[in-house]
Order: sequence, then C-alpha cells, then structure tokens
Amino acid sequence: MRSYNQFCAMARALDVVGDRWTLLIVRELLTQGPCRYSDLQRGLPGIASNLLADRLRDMEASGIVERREEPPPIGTTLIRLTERGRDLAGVARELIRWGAPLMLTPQGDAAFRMHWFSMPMRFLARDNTPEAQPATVRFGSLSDGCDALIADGSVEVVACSTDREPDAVVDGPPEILVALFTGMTDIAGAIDGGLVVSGSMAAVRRMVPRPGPTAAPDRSTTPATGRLPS
Amino acid sequence: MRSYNQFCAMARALDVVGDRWTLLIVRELLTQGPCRYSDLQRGLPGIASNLLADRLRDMEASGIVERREEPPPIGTTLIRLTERGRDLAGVARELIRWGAPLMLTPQGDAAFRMHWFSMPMRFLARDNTPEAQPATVRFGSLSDGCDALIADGSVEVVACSTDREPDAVVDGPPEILVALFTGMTDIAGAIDGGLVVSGSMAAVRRMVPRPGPTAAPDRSTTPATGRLPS
DNA sequence: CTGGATCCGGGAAGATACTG
DNA sequence: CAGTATCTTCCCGGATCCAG
Repeated sequence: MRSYNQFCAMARALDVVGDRWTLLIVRELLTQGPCRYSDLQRGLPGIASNLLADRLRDMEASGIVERREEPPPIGTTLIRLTERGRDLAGVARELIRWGAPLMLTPQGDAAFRMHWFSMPMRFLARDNTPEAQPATVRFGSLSDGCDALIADGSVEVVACSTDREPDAVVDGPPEILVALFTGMTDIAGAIDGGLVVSGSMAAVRRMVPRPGPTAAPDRSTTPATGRLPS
Repeated sequence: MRSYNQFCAMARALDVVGDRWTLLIVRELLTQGPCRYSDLQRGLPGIASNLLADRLRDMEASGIVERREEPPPIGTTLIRLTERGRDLAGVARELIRWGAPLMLTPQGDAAFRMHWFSMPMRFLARDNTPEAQPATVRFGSLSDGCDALIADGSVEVVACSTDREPDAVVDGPPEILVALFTGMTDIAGAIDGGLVVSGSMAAVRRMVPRPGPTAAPDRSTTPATGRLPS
C-alpha cells in the first residue's frame, strides 16, 4: 500500500495493516494458530493466490508474521504471527465488536468457516453453572472449527485440538448460531432452524446465553442493536 | 470496496470501513468534532478531492456520518459522525496503540497536524499533582490543535475551543513531542530540541510523564518498544 | 498435492483542472 | 466553499501455468 505519509500513529498503523486482506490473514493466524499456505487459502475464500503470496511477503517484511521450516512429521513450512503480529488482537477485537451488528442483516451467498465464529464467541458465551465440572464443546470439526472450554464461570475459546475429547459437538448454519448466541432464540428453536447437537446437550445449554428481554425476535418493530457486551 | 463476501464480523466491518482513507476520515471527525468539507481536506493532506467526496457519500450511505445544514452564523453544511460512527472510537484507539511504536522510527517528509496527536496524548499524559487546581494546556493553535484539561488526577484531551483560556500554549516539532511524552527526554531537552512553551511552564510539567528507566535514549543498544500503557 | 509465479483486464486510487 | 470532471496510474482479481 502507498503510505499516507502522515506523522500519525493511526496512519502509520494503516500503512502497515491497511492493505486489503492483511487483517483477515491476521484473523486466520489468531484463530487457527500457525498455518500452512494452503490452510490460509482455505480460511480466506476469495483471495487470489498471488495476493496471498504478496501479502505474506509484505507482512514478513514488516515483522508481523514469520515462516519456519518444520521438521517431520510436519515436513513443511508454517506461517505464524510474531509477537508484534499477536499484538493486533486488540484491533481485531474492536473490529469484530463493531462489525457484530452487521451480522444480523442477511447477506445471501456469503462464505462461512466455523472457526471465524471463535472470536465473537468469546464475547457471547458464558458459563451458566460455574459450580459444575469443566466441559468442552466443539463447534464444527477438526478441519474447521473451535473448542469452547467451559470452567469456573468462564469460557475459553481455542482452536480445535486432536488431544481433546469434547463432551458435545455442535454444527449448524451460521445465522442460527448467531441467533442462538445473541439470545434471539433458544436451543429448541435453534435445533428447529438446523442446529445439530451430538453428545451432552447440557454442556451446550450451559454456555449459551438465556434468551432474555434484550432479544428482539421481531426485527421489524424493535431493531436489534446487536451490540456486544463490553 | 468490493465485499469480502464472508459471514464474519471482522470481514463485514472491513467491508464498511476497510476502504482507503475511510478510517482516517473517522479520525478527523473523532478528534475535531463536526467538520466542514474543507476542514477535512486540511486534516487529510494527500487525499484527492474526488476521493474525499466519494468516501463521504459511502460513509453517509452506511450510516457512519451525516450532513447537516447549519443556519447562520455558520451558514454551511457540517459533516459529523453518527452514534454508529462514534462507536468506531475503539477501533481507532487500538490502531493508535498498535501504531504508536512506529512513530519512533523517523520518516522524512511526513505531514503533521497537531490535532492528530490528541488521541495518543490521552494514553500518555498524566496529572502529576492531582491535588492542584485544574489547568488547561493548549497544543498548537485554534486552527490546528487540542486542549488538555488537567484536573483531579487525570487529563482529558479535547478539541480546541475559543471559550477556553489556556494556562499554557505549547508547540513544536512532532518528533520532540513524541520524545517528551514517551519519557525519552525531559522538558529542558525538549525545549533544546525546538519545543516552544508560552505561559505556565508548571502546567506543562504537571502533565508530562517524568523521564524514567523505561525511556531508551540509545535505541541502538536498547530498542524501545514504545508500547503504550494499557 | 503444496507453494507459489506470470499474465492480463477492469476498476479503484491519485492528480489536477474546473465550476456553481 | 464544496464539490465535479477527466485523465493517468497502479492495485486487485481471476485464470493459468509451473517447480518440488
């Protein structure tokens, strides 16, 4: 990107991360951890191959990502965020917070990856029964998903891991997941809308916000702000 | 900007504010308040006139800004942020926080406007003598600057106002201001470097962080992180 | 298969002149 | 003051091809 050439912290930040696709690459690495080139391609539907290569070069030059050759059994090079790159988590968080209300207006044919939902879920999930034993709920699958670790009154959302045996596995269309986690529907309604739960239904119920008066089932009369809690 | 077409809060946020110049227009309106078209042009050196007009149209369509015809004595139309636009303050804050370390590396001929410094100053300024009477320090001038209101142990930074009589007026080259507020130099050194203070030197000293061990005057041996305090 | 490079068309961004 | 018009430049997107 052409520099704005302004002596201003925000302008200089945008000089570095303001390019198209750059912050979405950061999103992938923040939610997925170290990735192969092809993992990034799968997580960034619509990006041209040359653009991904260009961006990774730029981001490596500006110290946001680094490449490392992995010995067998991985046997390929992984791309990961540097500490400076991980520091962009605050920017990502605020963009997600601001963009969340936009998810309530439908957008026809948008692509969806379950792991994209992991950062918003950190705001929306809660532990309704803090005194219960820890539980794990997997959303999506190992190839595209995230694990919610419920314990001691809070929920931690991390990338899927093979060495974790979830108590429940959840999948479903993105609109239903949004409706469920924003309290616009309850679990019964979500299952009606296409949510699939296998395993412990109690573990799922434990982490989902209870539908409350903040929910706006009729959007034509009470437009939901969809604002995420601070 | 072409939509990313992804069912993801961050991607949808960037669909709206990811265009070049858009977030810098938000910066202007956040720091300056309602602006005329020509105010925005002055605050955004380098922007092409047609691009500014295009962006304002887009931002009005997406509900971030609104235009309002002002009756005399203003007699022209002011552009202001909507509430949804003001909600972008969190994104701006995190971008500034992340971009702040980049200000320590010089960049030759960059343009500078004093009011750009007002948001970073919110992180960096402090009230060293909370028990003292309130004081006001103006940075720059009415046409391009900001006022720091020091009272009760904290500093509030706002746009300049004609109905405020500052106790001190400060001006100087941006590099010196950064060095002063990051603790890399003291006031004496700053004045040596071109800082100009008129009025109450005590009011200025009151709000400037004391140079401490965190400062790294020699960047070749101890690279300063420049990280802003949380 | 992974990890790119290369080429090309269209459209966004940039520069400048002009106008009600 | 608040834009519009026009022209140029260059980045993005899409397709294809290629080396290990």
